[in-house]
Amino acid sequence: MPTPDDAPNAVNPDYWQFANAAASRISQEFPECDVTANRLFVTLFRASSSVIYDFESSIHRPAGGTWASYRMLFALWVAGPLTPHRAAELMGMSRAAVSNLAGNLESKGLLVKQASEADGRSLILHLTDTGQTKIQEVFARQNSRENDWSQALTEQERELLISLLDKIMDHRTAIGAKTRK
Amino acid sequence: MPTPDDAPNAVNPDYWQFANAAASRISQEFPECDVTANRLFVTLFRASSSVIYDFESSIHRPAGGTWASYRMLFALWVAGPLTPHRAAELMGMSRAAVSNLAGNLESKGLLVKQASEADGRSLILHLTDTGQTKIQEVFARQNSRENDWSQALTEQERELLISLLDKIMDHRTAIGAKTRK
DNA sequence: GGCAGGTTGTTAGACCTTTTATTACCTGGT
DNA sequence: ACCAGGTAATAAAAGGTCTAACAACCTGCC
Repeated sequence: MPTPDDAPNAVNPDYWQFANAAASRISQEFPECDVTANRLFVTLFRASSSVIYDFESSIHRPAGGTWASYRMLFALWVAGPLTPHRAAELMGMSRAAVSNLAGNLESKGLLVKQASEADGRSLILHLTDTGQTKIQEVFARQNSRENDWSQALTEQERELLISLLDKIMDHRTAIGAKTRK
Repeated sequence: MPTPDDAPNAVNPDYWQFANAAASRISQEFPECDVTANRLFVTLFRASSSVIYDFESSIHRPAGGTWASYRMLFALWVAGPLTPHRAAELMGMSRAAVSNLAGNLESKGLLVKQASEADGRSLILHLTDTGQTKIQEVFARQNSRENDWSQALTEQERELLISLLDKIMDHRTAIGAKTRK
């Protein structure tokens, strides 16, 4: 017969225990600190990394890819051929990361690098037919899993969550947030 | 005189352009797909990685650390001495990642590994005095930056966002989401 | 034309994370 | 007492990310 202290039915005992301990500890040590803000970004990070971990381990690794490789193929699929520079902007990563990623995907035959005619420094990344087929297959499974996760919320809550996250993104310039070059 | 097409004052032109292109492309290719769900998780990932990038590049790297090392020191600060196993649970990462991280932090003199008396296999991670001082300094700056970001939202919106993200976290078990062991 | 300064993709070095395998240790049934 | 099976931390290999430095290339100004 479990006592209340055992909390046997708590949904995320580790997470809650940690979040509560954190709030209590920091407000005791720093009475002036912003507990809600801390809780907000701890929660944002936790939610994001939990969801991505599920996507990667249940879909992309079994399919022979990674989360990063999925993002790259998805970007090329929805935006068409891109320079590495533009791909980096769209995906929010460094040019070096794109270079590394493109090398791996090229060696798997999922994309090709084509020299730009207009600019001798530049390349254009294209999906191969294999890459095109691959991203369509993988996206179908990814989107199905996104749907599973989104059942946590009502349609209205989903729109609300998107708009709150967009509000945070839009605030970047106001606070001079560092962004990848 | 800029035309509307130039969209010179758009807040996140790359982000919006990409999100819109994605929605249009996938719904055209997969009429049955869940565009809102896709938008939701693309947005979640973008927001999380943008915020973390700002934290890491504006606070933790200049202080000689990383986002991961901050999280580890923070966990030990708020929860007290922990076994690597427990630290991994609280931070939501693998035991191997904790082992690696603890090694780096130990070599910087920020924590020590103490052999457990109860179990010959186990360790207990402790902050050193240096580590204690360090996390308090760094947390003050981190929390100040969290406050800057949170100004994007009203107090009510912050609570709402936390509760929506918690709802997603709570949904993990219902869909059998993969979690780190 | 020529050259200074900026841009493009790449590489090197440092760190992080995961999965898989390994070693040391504990625990419970015989 | 013993041994099979499980658990704790670690190591190895593969991949990803960043910054900084690089060579190749472009551009604009003289």
